[in-house]
Amino acid sequence: MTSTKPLTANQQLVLGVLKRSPSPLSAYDILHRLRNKGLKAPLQVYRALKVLVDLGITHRLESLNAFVACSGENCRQAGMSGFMICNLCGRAQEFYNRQLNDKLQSISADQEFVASHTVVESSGICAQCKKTPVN
Amino acid sequence: MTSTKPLTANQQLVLGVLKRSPSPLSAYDILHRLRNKGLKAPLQVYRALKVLVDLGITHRLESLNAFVACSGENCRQAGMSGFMICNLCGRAQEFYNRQLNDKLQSISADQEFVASHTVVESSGICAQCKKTPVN
DNA sequence: CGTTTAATGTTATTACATTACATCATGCAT
DNA sequence: ATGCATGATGTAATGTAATAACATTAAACG
Repeated sequence: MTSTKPLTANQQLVLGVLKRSPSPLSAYDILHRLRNKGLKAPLQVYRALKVLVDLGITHRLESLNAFVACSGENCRQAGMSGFMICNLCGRAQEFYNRQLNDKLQSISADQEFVASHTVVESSGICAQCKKTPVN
Repeated sequence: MTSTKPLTANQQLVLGVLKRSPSPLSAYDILHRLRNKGLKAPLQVYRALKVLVDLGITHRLESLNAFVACSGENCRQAGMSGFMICNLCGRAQEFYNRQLNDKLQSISADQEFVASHTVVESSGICAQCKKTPVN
C-alpha cells in the first residue's frame, strides 16, 4: 500500500540510465549520458539521485563516488545491503545477508551506538574475471 | 621483525596531526594545519597519506572523504576494521570483530569473490551524544 | 665524486558536490 | 477565474577532493 509519488521526468531519466548500466556510474557519467535529453548541469543529476537514494531504489557507493540502481525489489525493507566491487570489470554485485546485518546490529548495540546507515563495500576480483582475465 | 623504513618528515607531520585530532580530518584540513610547517600543496599531504594508509597506521573513511590515525597498535595483522561514525560529535570509533570478519569472508567465498579490501562504516549517534545532546 | 633512486616541491588540471538565486508549473483556497 | 503557496527546474558560480605532469633536491652507494 505504499502509494508513493510518481518519479519526475529527471528522476526517471537518471534511474533509466542507472538501470541500463552494467556498472556503477558517477553523477558526471550520468550527466554526460543525458546531455542529449536536455540535462545540462550537475545539480539536475544530484537532485534526482538524492530522491532515488532516499527512496532506496538507488544506492551510493562511497568507495567509488558512484551510484547503482538497486538490484532487489524490496531494498527498503530488507535493511542494509552490501556490495562486492570488481576492480577489473567494474561491476558491483549487491547482496543482503541477515546474519551480517544482525552482527553489525549487535556490535553497535554493544557500544550503545545508534546506527542510521551502514556502508559495506568489498573491492576485489569477481568470479567471472578470475576465470577470464580480461573483460 | 618488521624492521620498516622510518617515516619521512612530511609523513610524521601528517601522522602527528591525525593522532592529535579527536575526529577524522580531510586532506585539506590536514594541509591547513600544516601550513605553518611549510606544507603548501595538497599533493604533499596526499602522498604522505598514501604511505600511512598503505602501512596500515592510518585509515581512510570512504563515507567522509577523511582520514584517521589507527587506534590499535597492530592494525595490520588484525585484518579488516570497521568504524562507527557519530553524526553529532564527528568522532569515529574504530572496531575489530572476528565474527564480522569471518562472515564477510564467507559471503565473498560463496560468490567466489576475492576481496582485497573491505569498508565497513556505520554512521549514527554515539553513546556520549545520546546522553548529552550537544557537544 | 658522480650516478641512481627516492622524496619533495610546484603548478595546473580534473573530478565530485553544493550554494544561491531565478523561473516555471501545479494545486487549490477564496 | 485569480492569486498565492509549493515543489520542481534551470543556470551560474563556487567550493571541496584528488591527481597529472614536471622540475628540484637529498640520500645511498658504487
